[in-house]
Amino acid sequence: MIDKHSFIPFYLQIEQILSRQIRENALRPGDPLPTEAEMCRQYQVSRMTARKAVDYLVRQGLVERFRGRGTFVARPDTRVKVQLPLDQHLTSSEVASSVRRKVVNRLLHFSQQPATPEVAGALQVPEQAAVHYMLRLRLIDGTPFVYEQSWMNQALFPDLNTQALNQSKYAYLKSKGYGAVGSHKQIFAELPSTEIREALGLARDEPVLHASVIAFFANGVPFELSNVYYNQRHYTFTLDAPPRPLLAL
Amino acid sequence: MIDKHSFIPFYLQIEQILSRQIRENALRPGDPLPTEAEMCRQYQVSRMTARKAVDYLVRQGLVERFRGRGTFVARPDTRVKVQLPLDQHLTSSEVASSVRRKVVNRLLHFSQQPATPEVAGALQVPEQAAVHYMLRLRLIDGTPFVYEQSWMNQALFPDLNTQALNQSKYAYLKSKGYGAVGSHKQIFAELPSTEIREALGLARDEPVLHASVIAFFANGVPFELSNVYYNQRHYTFTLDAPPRPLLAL
DNA sequence: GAGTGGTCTAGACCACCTA
DNA sequence: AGGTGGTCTAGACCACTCC
Repeated sequence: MIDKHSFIPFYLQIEQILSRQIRENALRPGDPLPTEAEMCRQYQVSRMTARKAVDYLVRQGLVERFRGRGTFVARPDTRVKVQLPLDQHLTSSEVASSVRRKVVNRLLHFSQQPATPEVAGALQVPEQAAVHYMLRLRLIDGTPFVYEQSWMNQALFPDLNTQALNQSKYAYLKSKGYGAVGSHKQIFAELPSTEIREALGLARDEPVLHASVIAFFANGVPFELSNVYYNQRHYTFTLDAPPRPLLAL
Repeated sequence: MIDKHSFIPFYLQIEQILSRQIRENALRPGDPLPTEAEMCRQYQVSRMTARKAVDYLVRQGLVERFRGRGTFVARPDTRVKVQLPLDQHLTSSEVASSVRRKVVNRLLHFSQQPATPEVAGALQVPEQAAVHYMLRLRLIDGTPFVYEQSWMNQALFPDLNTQALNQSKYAYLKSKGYGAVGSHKQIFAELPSTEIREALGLARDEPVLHASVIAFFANGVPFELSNVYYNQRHYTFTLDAPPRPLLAL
């Protein structure tokens, strides 16, 4: 029961009760939560308040709501997930061969723009220098997998075109004589914008992994800045650190 | 203006209008959004609906609400962030020396439990075998930085105690004669539970990076399973991939 | 048809901030 | 004191599911 005189809002108190019941297995995966009408009676609150109590549990993925059926404790996701190493700069075709699935690149947008200060700094070009700007979606077996926004130094790739980008960007690089690439990434957890969420086919409130990447050639020259958003639904990301001596303390 | 006969809910239509204004810089960082009362008049909706339109923008971190002041387009976070490599298995003291700040470990819970099937599988021990269970919070200069839930094979560490855990776990390992450790991580973006959110001092709706880690000795024997939750507020995580030849296509 | 969740209203009281 | 966001109510109509 909730405390009507507490400083904790009703909806938070109810949320914590439900959350504890799930955590302590009083409510098990697949079990229905009380209906909204039941919660109104049980806790003596209005329906809007009862709904709000469940909202955050839905956002966390702890419970699922179905219109006309009810609200249920989520079952752990048992779908087999593809595992990909996060610490290598893999090209699409390398991903395809490692997961043995068909990878498709879809170019959503391609244009040329003057470099903003941020882009110019990352690509080590003057501000306002011409850069390629593109949005691409990568699909594995038809499932949207990666949404990528990127800027490339136009001076290095004067003849980059839509055909090359709809195929493999790295095949294009190789054809230009560039043999090796490395990258520097920053990794974030993020709630995606509506645009990215829709492109990746995600539910509202589902966080994504966001990598901000600078890719460079073997000589150290950066050629691309990108923001890469990963759909976590069917893929997990792995990192292996080999045994390493513990330092002196 | 919104379309009252559309199948798109009012709150989503308003959210999209605001989102577009921010994206197209009609509303700039620091600018106030219309107040809730203004939005009610402007779009002819109730206040609950107007609030709901802004909720998701708040969750995304696109806008910030301040009671008594108003709602404003969020300014990009310019605080200097500590950058840590995600691809190494760093001990607390290594982190401390690399960021030149004071790192404190706080033990929140310590007990012994029978291994669940999942824990037993990861640690390669029989089900129900005794394992240490602990919750720890790591703080850098007083700021909660990492929340860690972990299980360790009790057979390997019969004398593990609270004192060792409040100090450095790896100092303890070293004192037991274990010289090198590696790890296998899976990385997720996640909305944290209330417990973790409060321990890390996060706002509601702020996603965290979650690493599920198996740590092992040089001989390959796993000794610890942990779920590590990272506060992104003051730290970013980096990954460097050195230049690597592009494969044949 | 009965029950479920999804949306929406038109008020209300409150805590907090700025003035 | 007046304006802001935070919470809450007691209804309402709807789309959908299940029987």
